[in-house]
Amino acid sequence: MPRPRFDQLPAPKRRRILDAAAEEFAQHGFDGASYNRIIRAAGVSKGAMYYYFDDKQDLFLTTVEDTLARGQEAFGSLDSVLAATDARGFWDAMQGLNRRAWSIFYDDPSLLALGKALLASPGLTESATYRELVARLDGVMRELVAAGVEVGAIRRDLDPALLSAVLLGMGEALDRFLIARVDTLDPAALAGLPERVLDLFVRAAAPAHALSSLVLGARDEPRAAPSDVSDQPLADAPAEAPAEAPAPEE
Amino acid sequence: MPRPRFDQLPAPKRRRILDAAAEEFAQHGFDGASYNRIIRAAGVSKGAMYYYFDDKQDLFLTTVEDTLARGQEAFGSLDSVLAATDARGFWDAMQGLNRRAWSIFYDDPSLLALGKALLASPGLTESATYRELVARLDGVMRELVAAGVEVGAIRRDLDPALLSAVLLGMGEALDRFLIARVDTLDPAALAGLPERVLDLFVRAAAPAHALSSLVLGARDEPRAAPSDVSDQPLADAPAEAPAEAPAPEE
DNA sequence: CCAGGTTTAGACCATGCGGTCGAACCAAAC
DNA sequence: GTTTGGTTCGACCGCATGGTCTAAACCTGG
Repeated sequence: MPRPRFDQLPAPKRRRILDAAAEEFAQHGFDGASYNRIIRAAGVSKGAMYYYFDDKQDLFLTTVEDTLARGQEAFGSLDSVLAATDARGFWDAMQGLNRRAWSIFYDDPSLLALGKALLASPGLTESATYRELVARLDGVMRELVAAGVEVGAIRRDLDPALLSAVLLGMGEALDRFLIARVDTLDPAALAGLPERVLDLFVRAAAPAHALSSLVLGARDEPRAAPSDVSDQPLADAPAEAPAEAPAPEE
Repeated sequence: MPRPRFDQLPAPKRRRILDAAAEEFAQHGFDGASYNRIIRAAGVSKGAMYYYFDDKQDLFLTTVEDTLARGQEAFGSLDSVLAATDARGFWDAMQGLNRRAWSIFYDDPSLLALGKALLASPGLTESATYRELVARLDGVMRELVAAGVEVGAIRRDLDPALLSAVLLGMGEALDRFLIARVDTLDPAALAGLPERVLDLFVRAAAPAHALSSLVLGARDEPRAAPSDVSDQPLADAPAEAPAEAPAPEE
């Protein structure tokens, strides 16, 4: 933890330091980040920094903690999801969370990058602060899953930890994908995206018997008409290849 | 690319160098890896190394290329999947691929780690070798997706690139999860795992109308009996918490 | 106005990095 | 026997790193 002196610093200076650190750590990860660069960017002397923080790790964890706290504040509570009484309501509420989360990450991508840096630094796992942070995130996830299970929105046939891991992985992949192409994607496609993204989560997480009632465009009749309204490709990809595979003959 | 002299080295020495490099790069990523450590581990002098390779990046790309080639050889062809004529057959064949891939990664985790190191090194994206490697992997993925779409095993309503990204993300998360717990998991649960894992891929990738016929245990009737045979938790997770949430009242 | 603790500054340290370079080695050619 | 040229070696270079330390600047109570 930071020396108590740091907390007594004038707020703007504290912010300058934490912001510089957040950017550096988010960009390069813990190992790759340069303490010297942070010091330069923050406009503080080395002596002062080592007067505030024990070492690089101390600064890093303080930065993560601060960023997380700010993100959490922006995020608000999970009540809407926890209050759901049926599967549909649960996923609708999750959609809301999803939107909120997305806009937060969009506003401040360093939050996500910092989280990744935290998880990717094996040397830090011993630190108490680290454990506490991870436990907090894990607790949130468990709470959500438990609530979903209770209302039949989430399958019980998978280890919740595995399910969490998979959902996080999907989310990360989606984030990467979208961040990489947010400027090149058709705005219209972008608008319909949250529904489709959530649909992916539902597909992975819902109980098998509830899939047909929760998944977009799923019918009880196994073979629907080949051209469905919702079967429009998302982006420009189909412009290349669709001619050669007109319709499955089966 | 490596100086041609490297290829003329006696095979065992070449192997020693590439193995040392693969381990170091897999463990620390490109930036984190130490050329000096590799040199020490390989038992070669620095001068010799710089006689074989232009620089660190040259060694890295050569290592990746070599490892990938060896992995590809072990992996074999995609014919079984490309030859499928219906959705079920496609996914059955994918199951086979999945098993093969898993056993390869299990035997030699450095392959996966090297791939990650490659993707995580933004500075290398300009290199021609890098582009070629990525293009090769991307081509394989496109081929598979195209085949799946043709037989109705893969949805068309999502940009294939996005779908690939999500599936890769899921796979990565699963790998991480399993690698982390492979020793603590119940062997019985482990045995049934490939089916469940593939089921996750099917859920994400199949067309909506085919879900009920492809997903494990999906019924057309939305509300099945609460205790289904396949509704057994996968691992030890329930041993901790089940007492406080005995049964959903629904 | 000064004493004495608190805070700041930045030169300095050891270490490790990727990369260079001139010398040594050695087998084949003359 | 000497020269040549491909190969190997490791000391060395400049640089950046995380971290230390001393001396000056600053502030505040007496």
